Amino acid sequence: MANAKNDYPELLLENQLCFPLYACSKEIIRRYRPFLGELELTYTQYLVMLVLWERQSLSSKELGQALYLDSGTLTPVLKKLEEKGLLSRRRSGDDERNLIVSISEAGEELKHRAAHVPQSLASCVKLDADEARELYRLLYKFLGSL
Amino acid sequence: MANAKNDYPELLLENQLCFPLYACSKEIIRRYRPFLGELELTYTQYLVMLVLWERQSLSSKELGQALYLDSGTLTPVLKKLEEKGLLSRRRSGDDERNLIVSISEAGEELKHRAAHVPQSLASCVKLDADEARELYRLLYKFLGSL
DNA sequence: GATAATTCAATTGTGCGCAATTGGATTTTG
DNA sequence: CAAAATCCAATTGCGCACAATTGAATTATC
Repeated sequence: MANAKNDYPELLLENQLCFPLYACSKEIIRRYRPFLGELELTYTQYLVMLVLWERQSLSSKELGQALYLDSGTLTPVLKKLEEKGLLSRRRSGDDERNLIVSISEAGEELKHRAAHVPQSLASCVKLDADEARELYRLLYKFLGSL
Repeated sequence: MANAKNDYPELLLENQLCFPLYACSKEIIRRYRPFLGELELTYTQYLVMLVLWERQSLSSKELGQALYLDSGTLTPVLKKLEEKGLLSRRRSGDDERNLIVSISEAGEELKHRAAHVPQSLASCVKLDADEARELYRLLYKFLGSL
């Protein structure tokens, strides 16, 4: 039998760029879990709140574009956040197809309790500032190129 | 009301390192889908096969360590790959707790059909070789630091 | 060598993530 | 303006991903 290590080197796990992306993404989300647990948010719910803390009100479609999520994922997440009282959902008057998502008072309050999360996470990561910036730049370049 | 853009700049989506990681990971997996669909593999199943093409036989635990996956995820994936005839599952004689996963003939055959996948994917990505290498290095450094 | 602690895969339950479809609203076209 | 095409959220179905638990096998401790 041919040496399995060498017949298709491009198929070695260590030669994939996708795998460390996938693994890093999962591991970083795992690190968020304890901090987000205190806020009773999942990671996806946290991403939605990040957008709402910034924009206050926007359509479901815009939210999906910002987060790379489709309605199949967003619809149940938004319903759950509405049940928690963190946002409201209503149809647009201009165009009944559009769902307008707006942050609530309780949602705004939560922002203060979430303010420490990014710093808490940063302390888990052992990249210096230059490397973090370069990683950030390359990830966005990569994302833009896809 | 305070300017929502400025009261907690660390909570801006664009200031998160986690988000482009999460988005890149999902987008790259999306790009794999059509190619893996031809092989009737999901992305997770593909990762398992990458390891088996390299190692031929290893325990479920070792597989989980290589891919950062636990038994709750791996057990059903391995059963499905066994149903497809791509691998076999048996208990270790040494230690009945361990499940030994071994690639089958059909699994080895599939490797030839998968050989073009990495190149097909690379052509979707508009990073030059130096940048891809640097991204790879930073991701593994990041992963190691977590 | 009995018992306690540990190590496994498997199971259960929850929450995405997404392709595909549905059905209502709106826009485009003839 | 009526029919067709498009656009939207919602739904459905499937496959992870993972925390927590279970139960069997093994190892460590007394």
